[in-house]
Amino acid sequence: MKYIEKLRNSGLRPTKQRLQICEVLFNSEKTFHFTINDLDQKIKKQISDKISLATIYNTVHAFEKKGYLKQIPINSNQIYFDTNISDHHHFYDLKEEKLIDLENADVGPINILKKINGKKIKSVEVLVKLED
Amino acid sequence: MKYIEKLRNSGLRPTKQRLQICEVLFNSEKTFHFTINDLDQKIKKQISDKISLATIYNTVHAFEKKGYLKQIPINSNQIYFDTNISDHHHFYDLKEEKLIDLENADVGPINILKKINGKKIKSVEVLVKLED
DNA sequence: GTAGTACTTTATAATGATTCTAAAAAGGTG
DNA sequence: CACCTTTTTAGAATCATTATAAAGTACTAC
Ligand SMILES: [Mn+2]
Ligand SMILES: [Mn+2]
Ligand SMILES: [Zn+2]
Ligand SMILES: [Zn+2]
Repeated sequence: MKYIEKLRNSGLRPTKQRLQICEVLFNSEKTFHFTINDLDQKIKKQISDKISLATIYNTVHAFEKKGYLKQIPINSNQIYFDTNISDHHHFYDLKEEKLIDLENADVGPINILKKINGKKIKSVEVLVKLED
Repeated sequence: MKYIEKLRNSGLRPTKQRLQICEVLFNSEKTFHFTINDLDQKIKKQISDKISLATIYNTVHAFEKKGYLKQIPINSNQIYFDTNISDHHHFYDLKEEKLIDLENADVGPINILKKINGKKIKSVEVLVKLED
C-alpha cells in the first residue's frame, strides 16, 4: 500500500487506523486546513470503520511530530492543522473563519534584521487577517 | 486619576477593579506579553484587593475590544495578550516559551502580492520561531 | 507458526482554560 | 436619595484536549 512505507520509515506501525487517516489526509489533490473536529467529520464521511477520537488525536500528533502535518499559529479555541507542509503563509478571513494559503512567492522576501543571542530562526510565518 | 477619562471615553465605567487592572497593565515603563494566568498572578502581587478571575477575563476582553490590548496569534493552550498595541511582530522562543517583540523596522517591508476578491487586509503579523 | 514484547487503539475519565449564570454590588443621573 | 444600568462575583457549565489503563495488534525471535 501507498502509505505503509511512509509510516514504517518514520517508526510508526502501519495500523489500519493510521492508513485510513492517511487516505483522508494525503490522498486528495489539494492540501487543506483542518481542526480535529473537521477531520473527525471527514473520516466519518469517507471511512466506514469507526476510528476513536483518541486515535485521531494521537495520530495527528504523531504525524505532526514526524513532519507530515503542520500546526498553524492562530488564535482559535481549536488547533488548526495544515496538510501543506511547505514553507508558506496564510490569510485568515475573519468573517468566514477560514484559512487561505499564501505561497512564499506571494509575499516578498522577509528579512529579519534583529538577532537573538544564541538562538536560531526555525520558521517565519506570516498571518494576514482579512476583513470585508 | 490617570485612567478614569480613558475608560469613560470608551464607555466603560471606571470601577475600582478596572482602574487597578489599568495600573498593572499600563503603568509600567515597558510593554509586556501575558496570559490571563500571568495577569492574575501579577495582580495578586501588586494589588491588595482581591479581583475575581471572572472580572479579569471580562476586563481584558473589554480592553481588547476597545483596542487597549492585542491578542497575539500563537498556538498555546492559553491566549497571549500584548500591552504593546503598535503594529509589530514577534519572536517566539520555543524553549523558554516566551515572546519577544520584533519592531516593524526589524523586519523588512512586507508586500502581500496576492489579493482576495472583496477583502481588505486588516493586519499582517509575523511570527518567528526560535530554537537553540 | 507461536510466544513474547512493545506499540496502538479505545472507552472513559480527568484536566484546565474559558465562558456562562444569576444574584449582589456599585456607578451614574437627576 | 431613588432609579436604572452596568459591573462584579462565586460558582457552575462548557468543551477541546490529554491522561488512563485495559484490550487488541504488529513485529521479532525462535
Ligand atoms: Mn462512515
Ligand atoms: Mn506564562
Ligand atoms: Zn496552509
Ligand atoms: Zn509584542
